[in-house]
Amino acid sequence: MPIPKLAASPAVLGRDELVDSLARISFVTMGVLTRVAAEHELSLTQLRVLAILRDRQMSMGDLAAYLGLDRSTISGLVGRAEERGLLRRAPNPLDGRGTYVTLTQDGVEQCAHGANEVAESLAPMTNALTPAETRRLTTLLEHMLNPR
Amino acid sequence: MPIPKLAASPAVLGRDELVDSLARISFVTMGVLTRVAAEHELSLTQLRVLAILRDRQMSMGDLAAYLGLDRSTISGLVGRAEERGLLRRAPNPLDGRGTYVTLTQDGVEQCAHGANEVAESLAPMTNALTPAETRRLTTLLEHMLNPR
DNA sequence: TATTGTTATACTCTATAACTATA
DNA sequence: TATAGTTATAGAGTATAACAATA
Repeated sequence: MPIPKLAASPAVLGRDELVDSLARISFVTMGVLTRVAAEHELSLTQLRVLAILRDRQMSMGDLAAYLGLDRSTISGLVGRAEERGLLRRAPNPLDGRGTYVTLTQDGVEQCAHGANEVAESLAPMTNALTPAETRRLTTLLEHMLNPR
Repeated sequence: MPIPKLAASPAVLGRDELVDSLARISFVTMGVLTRVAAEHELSLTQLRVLAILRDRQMSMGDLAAYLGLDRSTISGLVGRAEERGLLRRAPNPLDGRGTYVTLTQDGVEQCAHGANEVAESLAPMTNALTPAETRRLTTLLEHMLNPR
């Protein structure tokens, strides 16, 4: 499945070409994430919710801020996931208004399976690199993700 | 806005860490694309449709295959974009069943503006790299996108 | 008064199924 | 019969507005 270019054809490899490559690789990656999620009957956003909760507990409001979504949207997402037994809500004992969301055991397992499937689905792409290239690419991506 | 990890903490930079970095950079990039699209009152999918049509003409069915969506979904997307004057439908003179979709002048301009805004929004990230790093990263990403 | 969360409402995206028109 | 596209329908994601409960 070819990915559309956002920029013109590359004469030199400058910032525009990087943005173009980033956009294309992102569509591929998000496509894989969306497909894996769908195979677990999850939306991409629900997958993100589960991934976020994998190593922490969060309030509804924190989840909303984290994902850049309205709290009312989180209510729906969490409600549907809770009905399916992937996570549960618990009251915040320190604040009667607050609610904490945590993964259930089933949710934890689905996360683990999903992560494996994502890695396998991306393997045709990631295997195109040598171990040295893999390290270099990861370092460069992390450099962008954590600019200083 | 921090991005959730899908993999465990990195001891070495192997394939799992690359997948994790890819997922996180993709969420950032897609977030930017979604926000820029929203500022033009477009969905991410509509932005993709416009980007695809930027340098080619396509039938409804081709668009569906390209985006991995059902043709009925494309009918709705194209219909709404057509109402807004961003693209137009024209019959295929060689096949009475076929329909070609092309950008209008307005659609072309929105695409150009959008591409600039995306590049600007990603600048805080892409500017973290030196020109040499930018070239290396782009080359590595393209290597993955076009495996041999 | 301000904050946390939910509910009601409306719109878009999406797929499935049924349909029309053309090949 | 098969293919291109549309329409009707239904479910999920999303935001806005109004609301209840708590601080």
